[in-house]
Amino acid sequence: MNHPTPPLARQARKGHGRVTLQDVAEAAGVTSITVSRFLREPAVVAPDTAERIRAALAQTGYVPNKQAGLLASGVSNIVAALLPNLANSIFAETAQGLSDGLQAAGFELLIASTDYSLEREEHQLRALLGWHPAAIVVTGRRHAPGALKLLANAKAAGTPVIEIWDHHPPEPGARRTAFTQIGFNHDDVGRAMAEHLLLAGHRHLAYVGSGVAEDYRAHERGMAFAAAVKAAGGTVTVVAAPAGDAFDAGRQVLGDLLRAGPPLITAAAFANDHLASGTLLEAARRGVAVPQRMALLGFGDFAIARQLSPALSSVQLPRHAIGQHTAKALLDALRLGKPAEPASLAWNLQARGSTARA
Amino acid sequence: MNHPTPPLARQARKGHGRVTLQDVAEAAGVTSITVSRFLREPAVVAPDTAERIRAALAQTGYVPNKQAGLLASGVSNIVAALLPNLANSIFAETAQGLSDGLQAAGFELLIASTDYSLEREEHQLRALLGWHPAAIVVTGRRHAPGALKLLANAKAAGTPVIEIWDHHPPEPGARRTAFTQIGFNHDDVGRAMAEHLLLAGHRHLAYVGSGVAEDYRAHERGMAFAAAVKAAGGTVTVVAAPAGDAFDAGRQVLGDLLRAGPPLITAAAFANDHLASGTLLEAARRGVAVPQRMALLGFGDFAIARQLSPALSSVQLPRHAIGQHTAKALLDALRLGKPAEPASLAWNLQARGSTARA
DNA sequence: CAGGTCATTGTTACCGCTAACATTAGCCAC
DNA sequence: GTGGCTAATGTTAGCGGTAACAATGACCTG
Repeated sequence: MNHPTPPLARQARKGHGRVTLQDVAEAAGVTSITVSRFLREPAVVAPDTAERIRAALAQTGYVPNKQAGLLASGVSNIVAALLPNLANSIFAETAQGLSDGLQAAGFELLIASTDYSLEREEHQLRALLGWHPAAIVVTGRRHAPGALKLLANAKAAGTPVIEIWDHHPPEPGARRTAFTQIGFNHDDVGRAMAEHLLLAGHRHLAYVGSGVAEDYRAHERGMAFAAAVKAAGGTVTVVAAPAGDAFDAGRQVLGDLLRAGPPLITAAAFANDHLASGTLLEAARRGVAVPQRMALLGFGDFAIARQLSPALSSVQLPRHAIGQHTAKALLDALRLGKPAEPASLAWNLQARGSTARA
Repeated sequence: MNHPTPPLARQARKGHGRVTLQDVAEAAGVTSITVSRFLREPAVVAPDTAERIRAALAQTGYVPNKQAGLLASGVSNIVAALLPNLANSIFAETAQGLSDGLQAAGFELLIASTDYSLEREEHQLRALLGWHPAAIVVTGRRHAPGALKLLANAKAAGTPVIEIWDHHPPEPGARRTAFTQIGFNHDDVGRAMAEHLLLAGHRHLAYVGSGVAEDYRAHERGMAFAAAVKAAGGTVTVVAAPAGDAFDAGRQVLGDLLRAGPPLITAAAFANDHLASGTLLEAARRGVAVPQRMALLGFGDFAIARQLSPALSSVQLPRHAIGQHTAKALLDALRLGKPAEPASLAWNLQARGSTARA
C-alpha cells in the first residue's frame, strides 16, 4: 500500500554505548565472527590471533550481550523455576541445590515465587516463558488450567518440564500431559506418620494442618494420615492452625488438643516443625508432659527440632537433594534430548523423644 | 579479500518452531508491527483490529520472546541481585521484598548467591551483567577489585548500583566509586549491643562471632562491640563459633563462656540468633541461670527468639524493608534517570528476658 | 475543494550476535 | 606445478522483535 521509499538518510538507531563484539574485533584487527568463535571455542583460532583478541577483550572490558547471543543461536541456557516461597527454608534449600547444580554447567536460574497461588503461578509462568527457557521446573502437580496448557505446549516443543516436591501416580481418568516428577509421595509420608504414632500405642490422634489452605501437599498428608488412623480403628481430629507466626499458632493449638475429647487426644502430627515446636514449647510452659500426655510429631526436620527437649520427632526431607537431583536430571535430559527421568527421593521419619513410647 | 557471492539459495536458518509475532500478525491480517504495538499499547490500534489481534493471540498461544524484545528496544527490565545466601532466612526475606516490589512494576529479578565469597561474587556479577540489567543490587560494601571495576563501569553507564545491608561512611583515603547504600550501620548495632549489656550492669563480656569468616558485617559489629565495652572499662573475649549447625555451635560455646575468667564472663552477644539460641538451650539443659549467671543477646530476631524461655533479647532487622525499600529506590532512580537515594533503615534492640537486669 | 490534522497502519533498518556457507593460503603428494 | 586437503578467517543473512519515519484515508476548516 506504500510506495518504495528512496534510500533516505535515516537516523541510525544507536546502541547502549556499551562495548560490542565489533569493538573488540576492531581493536584486535579481525572481524567480529572471529572474536565470537574465540569466545565459544578458543582452540579454533590461531594462537597469535587469540593473543590479540585476548588483549583486546581485556582492554575494552567487553561483556557479552546474552540477549543477542541467545536470540541468534536459538539455544537458551536459562532454567525457569517456580517455587511457592523463597523465604521458607524448605524451598530456599531446594533453590540452592538447583542453583549449585546448574551454575556448574553454565546454566542460569530464573526463579519466581507463587505464594502457593495457582493463579500467580500461571502468571509467573507466562512471564518466565518469555525467556524461552531450556527447561522449566514447577512445584507440585497441581496447576491452573492455563498453566497446564503452557506446560504441555512447552513439553511438546521439547522443553523438559519437571514437577518437584511431589511424586504421585497419575489420577485415574485425569486427561492431562504427564510431567516428570522428582520428589516423594505425600500420602506415604502421611501414612508413615500415622503408623509411627499408632505403633507407639496411640489411638486418638490429631492432625494439625498449616494455615496455608493452598498447600495441597500438606493437605494430602493429613488425609492419608487420617485414613490410616481410621483404618486401624483410631479417631482423628483435624485442626487448622491459625494464620500468622507458626510458633504462636502451634502454641495456640495446644489448648484445643488438650480440650478435645473424650476420648482424649494423646498424639498429634503437624504440617511442619514450626507448628509442632510451638506446641512443644507451650506444653513445656504449661507443664504438660510430652510425650506422656501428648506425643508430637513434626514434618520437615528443621534445625530447631533436634534442639528442643524432648527433641521433636520429625520427617527428614530431601530438601537439598530435590534441587540437586532435579538439576542433574534436567541436564541429562537436555544432553540426551529426551524427557527427564522421574525420581522418588528418600525421606526418613526420625523418631525422637517427643514420640517415645510412654 | 572475498569476491561478491552470487545470491545463492542458502539454507534458511529456521527458528525454534515457536509462534512469533509474524505468525500472530498473519492470523490477524495485519503486519507484525501492529501486533507489537497492540501488545505494548493497546489503545493505539483501532478497536476492530484489536479484536482480531486478540483472537489471533489466543488462537496461536503466542509467547513474546524477551530476548528479541530487549535486544531491539535496548531497554532492560531485569534487575540483577547478588546475595550471600538464599537459604538464610535473613536474605530470603530481602529477596522476597525485592521481588514483590519489582514484579509489581514489571521488572524481573535475576538472583545469584555468593556464599560470602568475593571471588564468587565477581564471577556471578560478570555472568549477570551479560543480561545488561537495568539495575544491580549487591550485598555489602566490600567487593573484589574486578567486581568494583565492573560496578563502577555500570554506574558510569547510568545503571543504578545499590549496596544493601550496609550503610557506612566512606573509608577515608579509599579511592573508589561510591554506590548507593541501603541498610544500616553495623558499628552502631555493635555499640548498641554493648551498651545494652553494660547498662544491665555487666562488665566482663564475650562476643560470639559466626563461623563464616567472610561475613565482614558480623565482624564489624563484634569490633564495635568490643571497642564500646573497653571504652566503658570492661573486658571482652571474642569467641569464634565452630562451623556446622548454628544451634549446636551455640551449645558448644556455652562451655567456653562459663570456663573463661577470672574475671567471670557474665554476658555474651552473638552474631546471630541461632547461635544465641543454642547457648540459651544448652544453659537451660545444664541448669545455668539466664540471665543471672549469663545474659545472652542475639542478632536478627529470628522467629524462635521470642519463643524460648527466657525469651531471647535480640536486634530486630529491617529484613523485608531492605528489599522493599531497595525496589522502590531503584524504580525511582530509573524513572528519574539519576542515582538511587541511599537510606539508613531502622533496627531495634528488643530487650527480653535473656538480658533482664539481674 | 485545497490544504491541514489526526488516527491508523505500513516499510525499512537496525539491536548484537551466530549459523551456514565461502574464501584464502599453506602444505602435501605425485 | 596441479589438484586436494586442511586450518583459519571472512561474508551474508538471519534470530524476533522495536525505533524511526512514511503513507494512507477520514475528517475538518474556511
